[in-house]
Amino acid sequence: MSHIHSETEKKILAAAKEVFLRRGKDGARMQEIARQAGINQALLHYYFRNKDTLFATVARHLIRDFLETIFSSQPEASTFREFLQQFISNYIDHLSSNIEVSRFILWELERGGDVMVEEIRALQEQHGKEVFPLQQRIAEAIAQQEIRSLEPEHLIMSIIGMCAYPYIARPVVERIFRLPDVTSREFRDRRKQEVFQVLWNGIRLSS
Amino acid sequence: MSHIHSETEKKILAAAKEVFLRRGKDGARMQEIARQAGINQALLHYYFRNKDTLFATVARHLIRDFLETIFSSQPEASTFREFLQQFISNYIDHLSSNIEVSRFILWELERGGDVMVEEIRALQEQHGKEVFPLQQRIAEAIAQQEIRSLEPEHLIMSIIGMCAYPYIARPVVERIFRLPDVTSREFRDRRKQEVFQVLWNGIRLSS
DNA sequence: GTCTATACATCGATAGAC
DNA sequence: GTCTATCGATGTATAGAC
Repeated sequence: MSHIHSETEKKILAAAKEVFLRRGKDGARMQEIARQAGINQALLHYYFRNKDTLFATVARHLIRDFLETIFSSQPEASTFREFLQQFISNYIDHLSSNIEVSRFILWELERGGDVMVEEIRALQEQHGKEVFPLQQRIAEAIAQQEIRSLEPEHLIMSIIGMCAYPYIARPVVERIFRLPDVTSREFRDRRKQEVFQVLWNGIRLSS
Repeated sequence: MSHIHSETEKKILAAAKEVFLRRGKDGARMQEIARQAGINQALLHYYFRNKDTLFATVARHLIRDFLETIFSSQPEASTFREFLQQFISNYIDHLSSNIEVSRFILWELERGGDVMVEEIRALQEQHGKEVFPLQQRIAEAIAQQEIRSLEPEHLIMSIIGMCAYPYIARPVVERIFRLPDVTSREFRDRRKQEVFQVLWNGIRLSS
């Protein structure tokens, strides 16, 4: 847990991050990481005993950054309606401009999601709760009768699923549906609108 | 495109399917496939020139079966409301009892989704349309004013995203949200209900 | 700390006998 | 068609000099 990082160590971590993001754990080559860092393979093993420890370090950082960006700092909105709209917008924009990170997280989930789970737990403790801010906000909205009663976890799954799907199934979306590039402004705006409209009408009190 | 399959060829294909589903293309070992088929590695290469062709054959079959089950044979329902409910139920049940196939499709999408796209196109031609049955059904529902006007593609993304998310992010769902096993009857029923409720209220005419 | 050289393991693919 | 034996490529990790 030492935070003393030499220059070389930093260069290695930056290079490893790039390569692991592009190729995944198995696809990444220690040789490529070394070259990208401007050093040789032996030095890589001098700083990080082996590929596993290097990967673990990088994965931890990547996932922590992602979680903090999305789930920790929340939009300051007065109503839940506004909050939801902003959350969707932020989330889609973040996925769109960090496609490699989304893919990386998918890989991590397929691997069992251990790092993901640990980092979420750390985030929860950091906030002193059993839940993280988004969960909290939904519970409050229900209590204050801004939305109908539901399990916050299911709503979270719905939000994330709807937002993330186009970036997971990008080839199908762009080539079968003939929709514009999923990272384009045009697509994002259209998607944000549709997700919000469905969700908001789907959860608000029908009164 | 020959359909003459010897016994050995069938054994190989069955073994390859199992191993590729469990390990993915890169994770699979030709040796393991051979052992599982009760033959040796050389014979594998006698029937299928190399790993690529063997994988391509297996992937094509797997994805075709999946697509046909989900998107080809559609529930016979009179109203769109009922149709939607049944589609969600079928889709979640199918994902749930074929988790390995879901994971395999994710791998395929990460690889670029070429096989997926080709098989969807084949399915479309087979139905003589530019669209497949689900798309068609949504368009009709809009025309008949059963639901509000929207782009069918976006609704499809929403349905699939909401249904598939728990099976993609299974580790997070089960270990963070403390929800029951996503394949359990209990979870599936709850999820089906929530997805349908959000979607139906989200798309029906507010009249 | 940093390098070159190399050991060691894994795996896909092929040669050649039967 | 089916086998045993082995090649050759690739990739992680380490030995040892500086």
